[in-house]
Amino acid sequence: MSKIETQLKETIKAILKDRYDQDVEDVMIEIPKDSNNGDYATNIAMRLTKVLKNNPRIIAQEICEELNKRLDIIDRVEIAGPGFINFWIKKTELANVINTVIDQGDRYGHNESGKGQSILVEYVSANPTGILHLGHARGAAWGDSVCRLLKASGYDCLREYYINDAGNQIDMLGLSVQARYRELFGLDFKLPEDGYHGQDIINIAVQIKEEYGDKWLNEDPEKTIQFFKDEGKRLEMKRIEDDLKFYRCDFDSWISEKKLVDEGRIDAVMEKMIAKGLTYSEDGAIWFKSTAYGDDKDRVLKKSNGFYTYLTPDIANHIYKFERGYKKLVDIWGADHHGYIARMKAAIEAMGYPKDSLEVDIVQMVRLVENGEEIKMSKRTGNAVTIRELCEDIGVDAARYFFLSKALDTHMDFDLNLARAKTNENPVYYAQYAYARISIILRQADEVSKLDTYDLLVSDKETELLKYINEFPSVVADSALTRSPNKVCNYIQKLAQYFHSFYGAYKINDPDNPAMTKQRLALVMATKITLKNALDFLGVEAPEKM
RNA sequence: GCGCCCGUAGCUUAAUGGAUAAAGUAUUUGAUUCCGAUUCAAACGAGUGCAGGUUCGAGUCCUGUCGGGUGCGCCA
Repeated sequence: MSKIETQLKETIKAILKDRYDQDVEDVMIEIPKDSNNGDYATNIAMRLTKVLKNNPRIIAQEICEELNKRLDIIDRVEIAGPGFINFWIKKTELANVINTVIDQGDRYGHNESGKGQSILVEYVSANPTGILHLGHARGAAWGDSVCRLLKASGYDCLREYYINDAGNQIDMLGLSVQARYRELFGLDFKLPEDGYHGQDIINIAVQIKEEYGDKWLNEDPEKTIQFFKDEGKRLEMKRIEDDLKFYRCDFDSWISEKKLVDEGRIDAVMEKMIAKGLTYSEDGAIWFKSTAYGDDKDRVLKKSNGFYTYLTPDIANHIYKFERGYKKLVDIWGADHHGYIARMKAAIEAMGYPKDSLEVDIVQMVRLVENGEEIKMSKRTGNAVTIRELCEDIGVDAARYFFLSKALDTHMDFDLNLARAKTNENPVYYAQYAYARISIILRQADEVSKLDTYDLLVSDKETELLKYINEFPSVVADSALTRSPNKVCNYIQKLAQYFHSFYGAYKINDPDNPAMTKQRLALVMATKITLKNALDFLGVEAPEKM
């Protein structure tokens, strides 16, 4: 929250307490869409009509009188419409944000709104049996950006990747790699029916051949299969990590299913569920009574063949998060997993944790569109389009920005032509261009520094820009709270627009007016810092030159 | 059949239950020849799929309905 907003909020809270003995949790301060309605506004008088049993305009009037007495940053206050209170801030107060921004530098925008709250965010978590493709790209960028925002807002946030490296699919992986390995030597090979057929499996086989030659060929396939499983897993994970790094996604923690197995956590959870009477046996399998906790069917935990289903280790995975002290869990899952939410929440509740401590954000479908037509498969490989292919085509910046600019739950058409475009139609370039332009201006200036006063920055264009820069910490806090990086994209577009508008209206480096030049340059510097930080929350670069 | 997501200017999207539903893009017009552009200003353009309801106030909440998408394994 900006300093000005904080002051407004705190003062109003104090007034409500003193005058009406009301404790109001959150006084809403907004920047009106129409600047005729003030620099800031609040609807608090309307919200209090019921409690105070009075006309909102009268309440507003009383609050205004007090405000005038108590707050000297206010230029004037007006009551408008049904009872809005509109504030105009003294221009000099507004401009003080410039020095705040310059002082805080790359920490401007950071805030304490999440202080003391711990939150574990699990995202991507793709199986180590294939390449990261388009479906993962949206969730990866989103999860990464959400965590950047959470951390900047003071949350204790852990970014976690859950690796499904045990179970049936790893057996299939081992068999697939082994088959491809034999193929390289011209031997008989048989890909399992449910095996993996991707290029990545062939690449792994080639790597094994290069490193070990025919070492794993002659022995009994039954004996060597464990090697192919382990090596397959290792190389698949390495490639996934490389792809994620290339895509600028970092994780703090990688949790392995196999490790959960080895530490006995899965058996332990199973036993606990049985002990709590949450299960029953039927047809030789063990079922979880999830319908008792809001699911629409009961679910199998242990199959009649003695193996666990996918669900059981994943319950253990979630319980382990709680056991490490995280009170709030966020999962970012693909749309195809939405049916899975009810059973996981059921498990969490059944195990004695609050149901709402898990929130699942669903990544809706993405369609790639080029020249108005949907692209289903990569032209080059004939398979699903991978993250790497996409980024090599349009760049990491554009890929991330596009995914982040739309709310997660909207079905998204990803327009490749637009993402490639080096024109202002492309929002990424519009934003980056603004940054490059600012950089040029500052390079050409003699000296840019903080000033004691900004009394000349009083035009509409300057006020607009100042107000908006001032707003940044609130935007970051709100984006973190609602886990909505798309709000940061909106902010960036608008900030760039305000800057361009200001730039268009005035000559900034003006030798005939050195006093004005100095003040404006400081404003440009503050804009630069804010824009850079905003782009950074998205993992998008801010180029000095383009 | 059951569940989930989405329906807002031609298009892509905004809008903590608040003020005349906001931007970009496209289209039209004008400015700038400049601190390098890919910049700026303006016009035109929707009453939020449809029908009810709650509220001082609904794109937002509730009910129903239509359309599009997606999911409903002892797969993971």
